[in-house]
Amino acid sequence: MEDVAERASVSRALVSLVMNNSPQVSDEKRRSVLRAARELGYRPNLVARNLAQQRTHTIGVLVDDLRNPFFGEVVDGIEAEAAEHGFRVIILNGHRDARREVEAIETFLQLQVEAMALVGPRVAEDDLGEIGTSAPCVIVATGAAHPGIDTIATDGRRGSELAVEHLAALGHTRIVHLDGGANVSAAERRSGYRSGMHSAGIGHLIDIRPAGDDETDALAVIDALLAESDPPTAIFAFNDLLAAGALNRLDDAGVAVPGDVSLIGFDNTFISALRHLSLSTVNQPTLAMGRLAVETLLRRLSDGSDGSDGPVHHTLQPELVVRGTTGPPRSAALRPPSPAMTGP
Amino acid sequence: MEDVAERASVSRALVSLVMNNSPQVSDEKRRSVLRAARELGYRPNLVARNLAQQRTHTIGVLVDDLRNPFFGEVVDGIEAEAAEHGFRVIILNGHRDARREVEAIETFLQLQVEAMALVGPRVAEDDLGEIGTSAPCVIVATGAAHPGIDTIATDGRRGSELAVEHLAALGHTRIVHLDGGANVSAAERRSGYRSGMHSAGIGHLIDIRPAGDDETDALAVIDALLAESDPPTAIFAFNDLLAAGALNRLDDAGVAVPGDVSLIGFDNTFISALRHLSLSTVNQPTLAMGRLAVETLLRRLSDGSDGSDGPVHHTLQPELVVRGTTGPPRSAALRPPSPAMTGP
DNA sequence: CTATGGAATTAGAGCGCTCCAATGGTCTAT
DNA sequence: ATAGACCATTGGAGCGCTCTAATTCCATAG
Repeated sequence: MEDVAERASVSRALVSLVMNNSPQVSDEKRRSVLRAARELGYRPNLVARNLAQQRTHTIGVLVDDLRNPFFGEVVDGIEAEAAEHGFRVIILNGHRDARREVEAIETFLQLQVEAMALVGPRVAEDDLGEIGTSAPCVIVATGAAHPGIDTIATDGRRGSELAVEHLAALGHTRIVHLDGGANVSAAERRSGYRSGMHSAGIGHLIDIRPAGDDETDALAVIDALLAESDPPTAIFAFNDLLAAGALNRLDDAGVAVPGDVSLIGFDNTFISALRHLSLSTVNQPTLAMGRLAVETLLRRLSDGSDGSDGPVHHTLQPELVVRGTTGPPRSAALRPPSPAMTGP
Repeated sequence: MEDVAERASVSRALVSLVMNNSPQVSDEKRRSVLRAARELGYRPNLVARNLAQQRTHTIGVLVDDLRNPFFGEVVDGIEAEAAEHGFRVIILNGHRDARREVEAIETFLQLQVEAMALVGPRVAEDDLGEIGTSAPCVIVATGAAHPGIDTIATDGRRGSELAVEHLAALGHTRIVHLDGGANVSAAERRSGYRSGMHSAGIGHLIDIRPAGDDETDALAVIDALLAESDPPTAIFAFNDLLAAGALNRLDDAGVAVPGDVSLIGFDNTFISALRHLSLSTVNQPTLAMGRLAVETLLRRLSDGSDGSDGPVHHTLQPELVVRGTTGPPRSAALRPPSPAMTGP
C-alpha cells in the first residue's frame, strides 16, 4: 500500500479511500491510484483491514455434514441473502460431531465473524454456553431444541404428522418410526409421529426404533424389523438418507416397496426425487430457511441485541411429497383400520 | 489482552507467550494468566494474531458445488490432512460458476490464506492469471486440464476406458456418451470414451451427446435419444448425477435398465450405491485425493516454490464398480423399442 | 565478592490498514 | 480584501497481537 501511494505520489490515506471507493476523491487521483495498484499487483490485505475496521463483514456458517445435500441447499439460501447485504460467508464443517462443532464455533468467534448460522447442529444448547451469545447466532434446521437461541426450522412435528396421516389414510396401522437417534431434530419428529398416531386412533400401535441419520444406520434396524413375527406395513424414517438405507435393505431382503411395506422419508433432498428411488417424503423449504436465517442475523446485528433477550423462533410449514414408495397395505381391501383386530 | 495482563499482573508479552503455550514461562505465571483469561472470558483475536504473525495457518478450499456429495468426500480428506498439520480449513462455495470461482479465489488471497485447494473448479487455466501463483494452489478432481498448476486427479481417460471396456465386454456396440459439457473434466472423459471405443473395435460407432453434470441436464438428451430410429443399447454418463437423471427419464419412458439400455456413471458417490439405483460407475479415491492435495500444498509451502516451475501432477487410478445398471444387450431378435410404432 | 550464564520477563516497535482531526486550497458572499 | 464554507488530501494514532532485543533475576563458578 505504501508502494502504491508512493508510485501514485499520494498519501496512504488516499489509497485507502480509493480502495473503498469513497466518493470524495477526485477522478484524477483515483485513476492514478488505480493504475499504480494495477501495475504493482496490489491486493488489499483483508486481515489488516478487518483489524483496523473492527469489522469483518463475515458470517460464519457451520454445516453439520457436507455430504448431506440437504445442508447444501440451506447454505445456498444463506449465501444468496448474505451476498445481497454485502456479507461474506465462510463455511466450516461439523463432521456430524458435537465436539468438532464447538471447536468450529470457537474458531468463528476468534476469527471475529459478525454472526453465525449453525445448520443442523448437534450441540445441545447447554454445551453452547456463552458461546452462542458472543455474537448473533441462529440455528437452522434443527427443530425446536434450542429455546434460548434464535432458530429457523420447519415444523418437524407437523411434518411427521403429515407423514403419519398420509400412511394412515392409505390404510396402514402398523406404522413404525425409524428414530433419528442422537440427531437433535429427532425428538420433535418423534413427537409428531406420536401425535399423528394418536389422532389416527392407532396410538396403541406406536413403535419407535432408534436408528440414526445416515444410510448405514438403517441396516440393522430393518433386519431386526423383518425378523419379527409381525413386521410393519409402513415405515416413517427420520430423514431421506435413512429412508434410502432402509430401501436398500428391504430390497436386499426381497420385500416389495410399497407392495409389502410403504416407506416415507423427510427433507425432500434431491435423492428422494430420483425416479428409481421415488421416495415419498416431507419437504422443507431449504432456500427460504437459509434466507430467513440471514435476515434474522442481520436484524440482531442492527438491533445490537444478542438474542439472549427474547429469542425469535421462525417455524416454516412442511409439505407432504407423495412419490412412489407409499401405497395401501396389501390387505387394505379386506381389513379397514380396525384397531381391535390384532390377528387374522 | 491488556486486561488479562493487568489482572494477572504481568506484561502483555507474557500473556501472548502463555496463549501460544510457549515452554519458557514459569508454571506459576502460566496458571495465573490462564485464570485471569478465564475469568475475563478472554478469547484471542485471530485477526490481530494473523496480522502480527504474517501467517494465517489457513488453507482455503473452493468447492465447485456443495450439493454434490462427491466434493464433500474430497473435502473430508483435505480437512483430515490439514488438521494433522495444524492448518485450519475454510470453505467457499463456487456455485458451479467460473466467475464466482474467481471471486472466491480473490477472496482467499485477500484473506491471506497460505494455500488453496480448488475442488472441481470450472475456471480455465488462462482465467486464473497470476492468481494461481500468488499462493500455492492445487486443483483437485478436474483431470489434466491445468498443465501449469499442481493437480490431483483420477485418470479420467482411463476411467472412461474402463467403463467402455466393461460395456463392450458385455456385448454392447451402440454405446453413447453423455458428455459433461462445460465441465472441465469433460474433455478427458470424452477422450477416454473415444479411445475405449477404438480399442474395442467400434470406433466408427462413437457417439457423443452434450449433456452436463447435473440430474436435470440429462432429461432432454435422453428424450432425443429415445426418439431416434436406432437408440443406443448402452449409455456412459459423465457423472453419477447425470446418470441418475438419465435413469429417471428412462424410467419415465418405460425403458428397462439394464434390460433395454445399460447405464454407467462416474464418481461412485453414495447415491450410486443406493440399492434402488444400484448404479454401475467408476470410483475415484476421494479421500486419498483430498489428503494428497494437502500434502502437495504443504510441500510447496516448505519449499517456498510456488509451482510455476515444474508443476506436479498426481494421477490416481480409477476403479470400475459394477452394480445393477449394466448387463448384456437384449438379443437382436427381440429388440422391443421400435420407434416406428406410434399406436397400439 | 564479582563475573558468567541462563532462564524468565518485559518494553516497544511493527504488522497493513482505517479513520479522525487537521491542513491547505478554492470558491462564494460579504 | 476578508470571512466563511466547502472540498480534496494528509498526518498520525490506533486496531490486538507477536517478536526481537533488552532487562532483570538468580544460581553457580571463579
